[in-house]
Formats: sequence, C-alpha cells, structure tokens
Amino acid sequence: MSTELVNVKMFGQTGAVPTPTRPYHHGNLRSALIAAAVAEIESAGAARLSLREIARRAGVSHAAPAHHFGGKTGVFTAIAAEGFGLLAERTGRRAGQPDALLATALAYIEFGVEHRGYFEVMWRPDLHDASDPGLAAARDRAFEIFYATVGTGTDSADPDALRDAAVAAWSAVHGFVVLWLSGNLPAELGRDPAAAALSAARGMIAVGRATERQLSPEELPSSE
Amino acid sequence: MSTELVNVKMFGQTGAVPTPTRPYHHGNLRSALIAAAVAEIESAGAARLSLREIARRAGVSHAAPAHHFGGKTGVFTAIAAEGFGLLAERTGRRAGQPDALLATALAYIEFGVEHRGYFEVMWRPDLHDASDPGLAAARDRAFEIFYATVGTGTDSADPDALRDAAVAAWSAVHGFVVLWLSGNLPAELGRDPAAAALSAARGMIAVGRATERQLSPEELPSSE
DNA sequence: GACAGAAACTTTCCAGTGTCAAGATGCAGA
DNA sequence: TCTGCATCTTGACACTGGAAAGTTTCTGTC
Repeated sequence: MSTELVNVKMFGQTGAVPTPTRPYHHGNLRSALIAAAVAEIESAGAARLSLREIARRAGVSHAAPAHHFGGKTGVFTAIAAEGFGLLAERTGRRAGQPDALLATALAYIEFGVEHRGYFEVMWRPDLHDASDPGLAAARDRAFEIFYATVGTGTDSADPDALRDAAVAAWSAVHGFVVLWLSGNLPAELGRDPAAAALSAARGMIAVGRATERQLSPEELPSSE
Repeated sequence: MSTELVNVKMFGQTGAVPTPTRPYHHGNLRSALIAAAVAEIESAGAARLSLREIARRAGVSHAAPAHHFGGKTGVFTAIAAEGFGLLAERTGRRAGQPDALLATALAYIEFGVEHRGYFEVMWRPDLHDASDPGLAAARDRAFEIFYATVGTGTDSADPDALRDAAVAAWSAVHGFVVLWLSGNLPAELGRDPAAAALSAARGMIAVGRATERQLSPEELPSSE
C-alpha cells in the first residue's frame, strides 16, 4: 500500500509512470483499486466515483481499472460482492446465541454504518451487475444467514410466517441504516448508531402491538 | 407538453432549434424538464441521468436545464422537494382514520413503489442539496405528518417512546420500499407491493414480540 | 539460459458529459 | 416605441468511460 509512487504530468493528462522505485507491475492492484473506490464512495458518494480518480489514487494509468474490472460496472460489482461477504461474515457470528435476532440486527446496522462505502453499492442494481455469479452467490449466502437467524428468533410456525417475519425484520434494519446514512433520522437519537438502534428496537415493540390492533381479524396471522 | 418540436443536427451536435411551430420560449420548461428527468430516472436509474438527455427530451438546447436549475444538483434538488411534497400530500390524507398508522404505512410504500423516480432521489444527499430551504421545508413537513400519525397509532406515553416508535415504523416501511425497488425481496412475495406489504405487516407482529423477549429487562420500555 | 505465451499495464483516441461565459430572442411594463 | 430582464442558444473547456493497440513484465517449458 505504501509503495513509492510518482505522478507525472505529460501531454496534458496526469498519469502514473513506472519508475525505478515503482515497478511496472503493481502487485495487488485489484484490491488497491477496490480500497480506493470504497474510500472515494465514503467521502464523496457513489455518484461521484470516477475510474480515473481511483487510478490516480493507486498510482496507475487511467485505463488500468477498466482492464481489471471490465469497466465501471465491474468495479461496483466487485465492491458489492466483497460487501456481501463481509456482511455474511459479520452477521453469521451471532447465529447460535439465544438473542440471535437482536444481535444480528445490530450487527447488520453496525456493518452498514461503518462500511457505507460497501453498503451503498450493495443495494444499487443500477450500479452493479446483479447477475454476476460471484455477487449472486455472496448475496444469497448473506440472505440465508439472515433468514435462518430470524427463523430461530421468532418462533414462527409455518414457512409463510417465517418469511413474513424475515422480510419485516430485514426491512426494519435496512431502513434504519439507509435513513441513518442519509441523515434523515431525528437528531435527538444521538451520534451512536448502536444506542439509536436499541431505541428503535424498543419502538418496534410498540409498532408490533399497534399493527396487531389495526390489522382486521381476517388479516391477522392465523396461528394464534 | 405536446408542442411540436424539431430536432436538428448541426455542427456535430444534436440541438433543438426554434421553428415556426415551436416558439423560442418553451412556456413551462421547468416542469417539462423535471418530468423528463423523473422518467429518465425510472427507466435508467439516477446514475445515468444526463442533463443533455433531458434537454433533448424536452426539445431545448443542452444548456437550458443548467440555466433553470443552476446545475445537475439543482435538478435533483427540485425533484426531491417535489417528491416530499407528493409524499406529504399522500400520507396526510389518512391522518384522522382509526387505522391511520397502517394506512399511512401502506401509503408510504405505495408512493415509493409508484414514484421511484422521485423516491430514489429524495434519500440521496450526495445527489441533491439537502440544505436547500425549499427542500428542507418539504422534507420537514412530510416527516411531521408521519410523526404525528405514529403518535396516534401507537399509544405511546412519553415523547421518547413516541419518537422511538416513529423511527421504528419509518425504518420498516422505508426499508421495505428500498428492498422492493432494488429487487432484493424474495420472489414468493409476489408482484403486488400492497399485498406484500400486508404480509410484512403480519411479520412485524412476530418481530415485535421477539424483540420484547430478547431485550434485557432494563432495556425494555419502562411504561409497562 | 533462451524462448514463447500470457498477463499486467500504458498510450492514444473517441464520443459523451457538466459547467461556464457570451450572445440571441422575446416578453412585460413604462 | 423603448428598455430591462428572463428565457433560451451557442460555443468552448476540462473531464469522463470505453475501446483498440501497443509495451512491459512474469511464468512456465525446453
């Protein structure tokens, strides 16, 4: 990461040129480019990411990123796949615990807030290629983990109820992260996302009860 | 909207040129440009929106949008402000009803799904200018309406509990819309967002109960 | 060590983009 | 009719993503 790089101005464009201190082959350019892209997204937003800028940061020519990832979409796809891997690893840790549902929900929120550079890209199919096999595999794995955790957390009888609970829980944590990242949650919640999420969890109890009251009898879950 | 327009190829760029059938002054170019931009976002995503393209759609020169909105950010800001106005109007209708919480939640989801061109921009402060007074006013008004509805729906005792419930409910509906729009919800939920949202509402009851079980006693809401 | 092929990276070019400054046009009020 | 001003166009600039073709280095095989 700290190889000496030299940026040289030539022919009106800034480009990186191999020098005695910096070899022609970067070594691990792929991961360096991803790291640069994630950092760029975190500081300036996904909309302002530029292949040429991350190439500059990595000290290579402007066409190097395209060569490694096939294009801008490829960069986003790689970021999304890596992000789902990180998310799965992080949420999977809490699988066995008795309070697995809550712990997983908090892990999801912490991941989204701490790694917004990944998180923002993961849910934007207009940026990445959702049909990419590697990405699809990582995404499915992350979802399976979440799904299973909700299954043990809510004692849902039939598969439909389990699915509904999973969608509800997922929507709640996902929405919290998106609103938090976009700065739309009330300021009184404070700066600590974990504490704020705990408050929201308390609120979720009231919301569940209100939902139960407002759903008409035939719309209520049949099991009870 | 249906004024005759003529696109002419000149000097290598396509531009619109006033003709006998199309006056120099468009009339309501501002709203025509917003409409074109929203349509473009819905079909190609916010990332691919181009000022020159919406100018082409509206039949004006490529610099006309920048003149009206100050720049690309200005277009997004205008869309976001209009979007919050539409959302407030739509959720505000259900204010008095006994099942206001559920009705408002469904209205929120329907708005997001039907008007994704607005919705996607509203929560992306990297695209628009969040400090714009008009946008801030529209956003605050929409949030107030939602906040008040949750207050009557959940019989929350103290202001903190009300705020927590509001954040929880908002997170849930918002997350549902985002996941729905990004195509990440399980296919078994079907095509109809309203029906799927009702399923998720059923799931929310189970999630509320599970949260109540998993929160430690001192973390539980004190009121009961 | 010499060679060949593949992989990594650069160079050069192109069409397209957002933004800016300057100009042209038409409207609204005096 | 004249004047000021908002509306819109023209032309230029620096920047972008992508494609094609070239150069450099690595890796394996003899």
